[in-house]
Amino acid sequence: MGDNSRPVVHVICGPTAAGKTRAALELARVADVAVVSADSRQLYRGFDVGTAKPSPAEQRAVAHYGIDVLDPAERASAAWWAERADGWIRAVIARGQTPLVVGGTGLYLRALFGHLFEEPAMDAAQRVALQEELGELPVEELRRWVARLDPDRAHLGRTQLLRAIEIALLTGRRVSDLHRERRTPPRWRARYLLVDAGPALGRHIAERARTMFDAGWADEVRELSRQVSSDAPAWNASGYRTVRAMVDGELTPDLALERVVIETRQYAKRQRTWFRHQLAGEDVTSIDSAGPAFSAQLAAWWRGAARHGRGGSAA
RNA sequence: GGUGGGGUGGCCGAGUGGCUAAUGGCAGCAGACUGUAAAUCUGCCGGGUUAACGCCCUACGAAGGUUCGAAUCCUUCCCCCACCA
Repeated sequence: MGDNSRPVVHVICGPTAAGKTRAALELARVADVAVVSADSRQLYRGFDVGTAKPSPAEQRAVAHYGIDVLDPAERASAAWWAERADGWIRAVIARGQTPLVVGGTGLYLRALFGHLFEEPAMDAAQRVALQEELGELPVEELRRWVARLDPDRAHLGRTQLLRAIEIALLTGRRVSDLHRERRTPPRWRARYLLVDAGPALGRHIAERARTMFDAGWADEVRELSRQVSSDAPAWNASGYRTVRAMVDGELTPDLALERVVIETRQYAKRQRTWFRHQLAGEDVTSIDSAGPAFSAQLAAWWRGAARHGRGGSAA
């Protein structure tokens, strides 16, 4: 807390379809900023329409980092991303611009601005073997394992359970202990602008989904399904599997659109829960992106940034 | 007009006399979350009241009836679907 030695980085976050990109572009008109995308899906090349990537024109107008940097079959991770984002931020600052981190992937933001832990070395081959073995087991079974290996983590989801087992078996340590003992220091101080459209968000999501369908999402998916293995991580973007089912004729367009809207709304809800609780105690300014005062509030937030020393006059 | 099937909680859909405010799924609400995170999980979910146990009310198309007891059985009516006319 209160460590003023770390430089401040401005970040715009919030649920999907709330207007983060709009806010960033608006700021770019009055300040020399470059955007660092904190979005785990815009990382992937070729997944454009359904991830609402900034358009080529927008990317030309404002420098963007963190977009189209991975092959669909590659797997990202919060730690991997934070490492890169750190580099992008430094690069932006070195060029004399102000970095603006923009995105809704809460875990990535935490990895960059909060604490992570230094992962102990693990044998790659053993790891793969273990993952294959555990991959078959039902959650309840995994939960029983973790209840013994690392009880503090036994209430979590499948992904976390697998991680806990893997660390415990391969390093002989509990992740929950490692989190405490090997925690890494934060790299930057974040100053958050949380944008949310409030009650209007549901409508925005529905409109955005329709726009994506009209913009050729189905064609994109048809093409991708020819080139990208169906179990590639990139497909884990809400809506993509549904649109793929539609392209494969398993779902009518109407039903697919309906599903996509529902899935997106559910995702936005999870994001809200995350930001509401995980950002508690941080420097957060909330604004209503659907309200009439949006631009004024955005500008006021940015003006407040001056007091913090505008963007990484690095320490 | 005839014959057969069916009408269940916001939706889908089990349930054929008590263990049923009613399995399950969906949607919704709340929550968790440190190397897969647009992922992965957990809880709640007719109304009222209660910290909770509980209690009260309403509910299985409608109205009657049988029964100690009915979403489940009987009668009539309404509506839907299929087939035959």
